[in-house]
Amino acid sequence: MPEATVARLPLYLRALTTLAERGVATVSSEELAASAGVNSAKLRKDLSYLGSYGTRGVGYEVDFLRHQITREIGLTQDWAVVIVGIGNLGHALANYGGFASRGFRIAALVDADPSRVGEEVTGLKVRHADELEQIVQDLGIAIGVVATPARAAQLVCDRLVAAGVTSILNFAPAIVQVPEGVDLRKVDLSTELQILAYHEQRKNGAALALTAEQAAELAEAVNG
Amino acid sequence: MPEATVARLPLYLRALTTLAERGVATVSSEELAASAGVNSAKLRKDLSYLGSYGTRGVGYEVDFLRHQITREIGLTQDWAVVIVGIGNLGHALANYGGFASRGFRIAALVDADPSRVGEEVTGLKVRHADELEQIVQDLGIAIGVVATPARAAQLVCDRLVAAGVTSILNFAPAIVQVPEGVDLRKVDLSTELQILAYHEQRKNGAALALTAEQAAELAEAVNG
DNA sequence: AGACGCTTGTGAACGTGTGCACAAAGTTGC
DNA sequence: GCAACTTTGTGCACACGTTCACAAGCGTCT
Ligand SMILES: NC(=O)c1ccc[n+]([C@@H]2O[C@H](COP(=O)([O-])OP(=O)(O)OC[C@H]3O[C@@H](n4cnc5c(N)ncnc54)[C@H](O)[C@@H]3O)[C@@H](O)[C@H]2O)c1
Ligand SMILES: NC(=O)c1ccc[n+]([C@@H]2O[C@H](COP(=O)([O-])OP(=O)(O)OC[C@H]3O[C@@H](n4cnc5c(N)ncnc54)[C@H](O)[C@@H]3O)[C@@H](O)[C@H]2O)c1
Repeated sequence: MPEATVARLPLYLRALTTLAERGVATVSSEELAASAGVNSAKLRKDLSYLGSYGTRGVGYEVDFLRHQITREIGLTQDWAVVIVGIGNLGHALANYGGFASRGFRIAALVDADPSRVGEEVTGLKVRHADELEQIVQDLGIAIGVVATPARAAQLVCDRLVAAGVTSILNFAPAIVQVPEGVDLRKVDLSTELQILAYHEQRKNGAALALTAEQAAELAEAVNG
Repeated sequence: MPEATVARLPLYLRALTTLAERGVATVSSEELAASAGVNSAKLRKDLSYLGSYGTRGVGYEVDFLRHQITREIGLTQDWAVVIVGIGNLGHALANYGGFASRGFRIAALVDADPSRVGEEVTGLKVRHADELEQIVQDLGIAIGVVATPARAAQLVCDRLVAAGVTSILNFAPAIVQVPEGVDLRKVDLSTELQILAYHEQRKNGAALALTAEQAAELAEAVNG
């Protein structure tokens, strides 16, 4: 299954959930594609990797397709997650209710700062980083979320991996190396803003260029 | 300039900043690529879109290259940003110091909940959503960050666009439509976790398959 | 039953992105 | 000044992803 397809399955799943809540039983690729914000041909090709679950002339059965995608992503089970670094961002993530409803259970919160240890967040006590290995093993945690400062990120990831975590989502703006077999994804908010800034700048440049062109046209019109 | 290159420039910029802080004056594509976590050929090709700023046999001058990338992304100026939705995530973003150091100034905080309006976060008073248009225009804001619940996201984006915002970073798990000329990027944390879960499941599947294979081999060895 | 209309699933063309490999261009040492 | 060495910039081949376009399949209506 192509990586690009995998990245879109959660999108389809969300769209299907919304449709199911609205009581829609059947949906065409065109409609579902619109709900997910993608091209319908792409949607059909993506779904074809799961198998032939559509009915020609009709479309896809919402509940059935939802189940197939859920199974494919591996959300039939709940995944235990540990969050490391309970600062601004860690708190927000811990308080976020959207994870539980999407197959993830925040199983533990960990911080290195003794003054944060013991604090209760959403019914979970923050535990000390020294206990990380024990926690991961006891709770069978496979997924770690890193929300520490950048300088601690590599160390934290090393310790997560050593403890047995094989998937990491990193929020710290740092390049982190992990051994083969461990999946690492990063979310980089500053980068996202900088990409927007790049296009924003070019928009303004284009606007100025257009004005110049309009000026030239105007000049020609006056001269002509 | 290819979009993939644009998405990597912030990465290079960060690596260069780290090198500059360490007092490094010159860097080869190989070293810089390692710092940024990419292939060196890709790095050189990316940089070649900016112009020929390297010296063969030597490498790139750190400060000079940093300036060139800064200019290309459009970070010679500071961009004013408004955050809409000051809940868990909005607070974390508002409190985050990393934006200011990367060319972004959080200029305004907006929420629809009257009980949140007036609250002070990092020296900024939260203002009411009704004032959004006025705020955007008065402060010359071009970039908006949406951290509201999903059901409000489309409405908020529409209002941001109507007020003159032309770049939006959306954290809400919702498909949002914007008119041509407006850039929309989304950060979707649940999706990231789900992608990790997919690979995690396959890792376990692969492990099981391997065990089955080993079992078959074992059986054959016993029979043979 | 058969014709008609609708929708899926997919082959094929196209576009974008990646990485190798090497000539060109610079530096260093003698 | 020349040879040896280092590193950039890029042509080229390949891999990956997207989109079009259409035949095949299904349901419906007469
Ligand atoms: N807050 C945001 O909105 C935001 C936005 C973008 C990126 N980030 C990044 O996310 C990370 C966290 O940001 P934040 O604002 O929450 O920072 P923060 O300083 O508020 O929190 C960091 C937490 O990590 C803990 N910590 C430090 N070293 C640790 C270690 N070795 N093991 C365990 N815990 C450790 C600290 O005690 C602290 O509680 C940073 O890397 C930041 O750059 C944050
Ligand atoms: N908290 C997280 O870690 C996290 C993680 C992933 C995604 N998200 C997404 O980010 C968004 C915000 O999450 P949160 O946890 O901060 O939610 P939250 O409920 O804590 O905050 C949402 C805020 O938006 C405000 N709001 C609602 N409608 C508004 C409107 N029309 N105009 C302006 N403000 C409005 C609310 O008053 C509230 O203060 C949600 O869509 C959530 O799904 C959050």
